[in-house]
Amino acid sequence: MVARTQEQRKAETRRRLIDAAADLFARKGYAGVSAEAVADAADRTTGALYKHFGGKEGLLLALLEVWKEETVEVLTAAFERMPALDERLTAIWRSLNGAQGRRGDAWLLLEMELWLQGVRDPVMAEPLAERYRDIRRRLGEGLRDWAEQTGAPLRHAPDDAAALVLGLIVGAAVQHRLDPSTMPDDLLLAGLADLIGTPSAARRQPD
Amino acid sequence: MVARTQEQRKAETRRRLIDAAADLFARKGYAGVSAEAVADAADRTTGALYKHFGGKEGLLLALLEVWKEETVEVLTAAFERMPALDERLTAIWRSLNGAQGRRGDAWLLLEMELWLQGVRDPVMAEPLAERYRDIRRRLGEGLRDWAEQTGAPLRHAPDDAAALVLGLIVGAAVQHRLDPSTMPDDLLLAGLADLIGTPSAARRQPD
DNA sequence: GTCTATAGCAGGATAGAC
DNA sequence: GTCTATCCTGCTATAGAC
Repeated sequence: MVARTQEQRKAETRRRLIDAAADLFARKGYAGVSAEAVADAADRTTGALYKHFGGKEGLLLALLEVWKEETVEVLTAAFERMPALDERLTAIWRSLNGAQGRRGDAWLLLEMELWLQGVRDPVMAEPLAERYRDIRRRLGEGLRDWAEQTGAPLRHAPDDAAALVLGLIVGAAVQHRLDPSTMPDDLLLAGLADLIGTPSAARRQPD
Repeated sequence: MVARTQEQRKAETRRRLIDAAADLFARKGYAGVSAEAVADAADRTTGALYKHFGGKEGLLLALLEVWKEETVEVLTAAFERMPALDERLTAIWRSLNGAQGRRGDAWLLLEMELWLQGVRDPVMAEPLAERYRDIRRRLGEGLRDWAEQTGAPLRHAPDDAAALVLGLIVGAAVQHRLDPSTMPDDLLLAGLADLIGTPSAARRQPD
């Protein structure tokens, strides 16, 4: 059908603006992107942007909310669709590095861009901290379930294990982006196994 | 002495501009800071900034070079002045989180800001990648020396161990900044011990 | 080498038509 | 709800005095 309701048009405009913002903020940085550029990329105008979000900052906040939901979805998908722990962790790693998913390779950049904005802007700090809490909670549940099902003991409490695993994944991704060879998949998985307590920890020993 | 040579004035202006840039870029982001604001904070004018660095981008590059040197100095100091491995790692952790040092609490923010710029701007990518190589090399040497001196075996090759340790420290700092309670010192140290292979790995076990 | 002054341009935000 | 047109602010970069 060609004609759509106002409701649909409104929702699509909102989605287009947020998608465009996610892409541009990741690639050029929040401060480096004009409201006009976002509107253009979304095939709308600044007028629409201001009606929806009140300005660039409102758009950023809305993006953070959508981002929170998407992240939990990705985590849940990884834990529900993959049987082995290695596969689950690899799936999370891949989505962060943009090998798949609608955000392309913008995941990590957007992650860091939003983190920087959140650390600087009091208004964004709380939603961002909550996002990380959600991620850790989901990750911790996944690890605890895995430990229960396999009978393997976790080296740390689930919450702590989740914080460490998330930390290593993020720090590994930061290095990986600059120089992929320094953080190959098997090294990361070995490190994660160290943190979790999986027996097969060693990867490559020094002579 | 009141009168100084041209050489000294020039060097001081350069240093003041770079210091001001480090502070402002960390707090507000590169794109969010005008060349004029940097010049004002340094008690100089944009004229001086342009003569020295050719513009804001040149200033950013110069800052990255200085930053590279400072980081290696901090690492070296940590490894030379502290006896125990835990103390060394804690010292690195503290400097990243700004408990000490001339950069105050701007270390981590500047780290992430420069990383984002480096990932986005081809001109900055190589110096930034080199900076991380330097850090890993220095860290790897420190770990290898520690293993030799104590006789304790590393769980991974020194280069790999350094990449993992750096990764966890960075990822832990990212979370710590949003919510310090989720990444207490002893948890981080336990995680690092897991990666390095130190026996006393466990911190808190689930029931 | 550093300052003052300014030209030229771009972006955030809004008013009013549709 | 969205678009067109525009105001105003603030920035980069440079020219010229000292």
